[in-house]
Amino acid sequence: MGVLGFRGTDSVDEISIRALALLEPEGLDAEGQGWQQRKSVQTRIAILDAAIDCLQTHGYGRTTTQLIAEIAGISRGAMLHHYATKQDLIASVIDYTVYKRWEIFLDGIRALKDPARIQKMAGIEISWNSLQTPEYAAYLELAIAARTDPNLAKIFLPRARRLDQTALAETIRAFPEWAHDLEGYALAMDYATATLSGLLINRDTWPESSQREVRAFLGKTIAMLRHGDLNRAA
Amino acid sequence: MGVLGFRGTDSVDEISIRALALLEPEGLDAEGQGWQQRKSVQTRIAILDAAIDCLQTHGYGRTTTQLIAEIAGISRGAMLHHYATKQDLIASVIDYTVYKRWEIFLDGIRALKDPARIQKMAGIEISWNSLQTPEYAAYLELAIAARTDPNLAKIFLPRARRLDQTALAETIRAFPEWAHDLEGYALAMDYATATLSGLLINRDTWPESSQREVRAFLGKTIAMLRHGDLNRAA
DNA sequence: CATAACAAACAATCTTGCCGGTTTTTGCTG
DNA sequence: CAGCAAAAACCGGCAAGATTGTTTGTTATG
Repeated sequence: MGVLGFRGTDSVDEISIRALALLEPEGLDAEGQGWQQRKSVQTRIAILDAAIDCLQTHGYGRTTTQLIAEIAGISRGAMLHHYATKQDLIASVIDYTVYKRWEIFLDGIRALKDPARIQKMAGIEISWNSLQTPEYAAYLELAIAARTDPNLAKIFLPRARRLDQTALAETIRAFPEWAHDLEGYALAMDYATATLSGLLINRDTWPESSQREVRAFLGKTIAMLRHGDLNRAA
Repeated sequence: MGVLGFRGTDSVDEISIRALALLEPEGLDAEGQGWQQRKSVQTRIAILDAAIDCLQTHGYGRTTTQLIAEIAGISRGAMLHHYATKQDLIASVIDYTVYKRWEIFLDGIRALKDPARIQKMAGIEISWNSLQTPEYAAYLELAIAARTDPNLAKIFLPRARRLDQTALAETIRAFPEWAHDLEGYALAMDYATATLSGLLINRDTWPESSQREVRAFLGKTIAMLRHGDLNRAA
C-alpha cells in the first residue's frame, strides 16, 4: 500500500508522524553520523533558528547575514561555509519553517482526544497556535517579500507551492471527519489561513478586542462549513 | 448638527463625499493658489504616485529614494526639496493611500442602486476591488514593514489607527442597512479585510481557483452575518 | 532681491561575496 | 599505533556596490 493510501486502523499518532516525515527538510538529520557531521547539523540548525529570529524581529529587508551570524554565535565566515550564499540559507529556512509549522500543528491535534478534536473551535485554536510561532512569522515575511523580490520568488514559490500541497494532503489524515471531503477541507484550511494571516498582519493596528471577535467568528464559520450548513457552491 | 450626526434624508452621494472629506490628506489641494503652489502640489502627487508604484512592485525594503525620483521623472535633489527625508515622504504616502482606498470604495458603493447594494456579494466585490488597487498594495507593504521596523512603526501606527477609526465611522453612513449595528459593521469590515488581505499575501502561492472559492465563501458569510443568521456572541 | 523649485555631486554608512589563514577532525599508511 | 596529509569547520579582513542625507549651485517666480 502506497504512502498515500488510507488505513482506517492507524492512530492519529502514527498518521501525523508519517505526515511530518514527508515534510522533513534534507540534510538536518545527524543520526548515525560522525562527529563532524553532527557538529555541522547542530551549527546549521543554530543558523536557521537565528535566521528565523532575525526575520521575525527585523523583517526580510533588514535581515543581514551579519546579524544572523551574530545571533547564531558564530563568525560570518563560518556561516558562509555552511551556506555559501544568502539564497542558499533562505531556501533552507523555507523548508525548515514549513516543517516546524506543521509539526506544531500536528502536535496540537495529537494532544486532543477525539471528542474534543471535532468541536468547532478546537481546529481554529490549534491553527491559530501554529500560526503564532516564530517559524510562521518568518515564513510569512518570506511569502510577503517574495511577491516583490524576483530573486526570492524564484526560490520561494516552487517550494511553497509544493509544501502547501503536501501539507494539505497529509494533514487531512488527522481529521477523519473531513476524510470524505478533501475539497471542503482545502477550503476550510485556505479560509482559516487567509483570515488568520490577515489578522497577523494587522495585529499592531487593530485593537485586541476586534481581533478576538474575528477569531471567534471564524471558528463558528468553519464549524458551519464542516456541518454542511453553508453549502459552498453559489 | 455635528458632522458625526445622522441625517436620514441625505443621499448616499452626499454622505460619501462628506466621509471622504474627513480622510483627505493635507497640503494636496491646489484650489485658489498661485502658480508655484499648484506646481508644487502637482509634483508632490507625482512623487506619491511614484512611491506607490515603487512600493507595489519592489516592496518597502527595496523602495529607494533614487527609484522614486526616477519614476516620478524628477531629480533626487528636487524630491528631497519637497520631502526632506524618507520618513516625511512615507508619512504622506500613508495618508494618501488610505484616502485613495476609501475613495475607490465609496465610488463603488455610490455606483450601485439601493437594491443592488444590499445584495450579499456586492459589498465583498467592492471591498475586493478597493483592496486590489496599487494604493492598497502600497499601504499593505507599509503595514507589514511597520511590524518589524520601529522607525516606520513610529509614523505608521498612529496614522493607521486614526484613519481606520475615521473610515469605519464614516463609511457606515453609506450602508443604511447597517446603521443600527455599528459593532456588526465593524466586525464585518475587519473580517472581510483580514480575509482578503490574507488572500492578497498568498496570491502568488495559492491556485486561482482556491482564491475564488475563498472569496465566494466570504461573501456568503458576510451576508449571513448581516441577516443575523450567525449570532456573534459565543 | 528674497524665496521656491530643481539639479548634481559628495561623504558616511551598510551589505554582500570573496579570499587567505588557523584549528580541529578524519582517514590512510608504514 | 604513531604519523601525516587531506578535508572540514571556522575566523577576520577587503573591495565593490548601493543608499541616505547634506551641501552647493542654477533657474524661475513673487
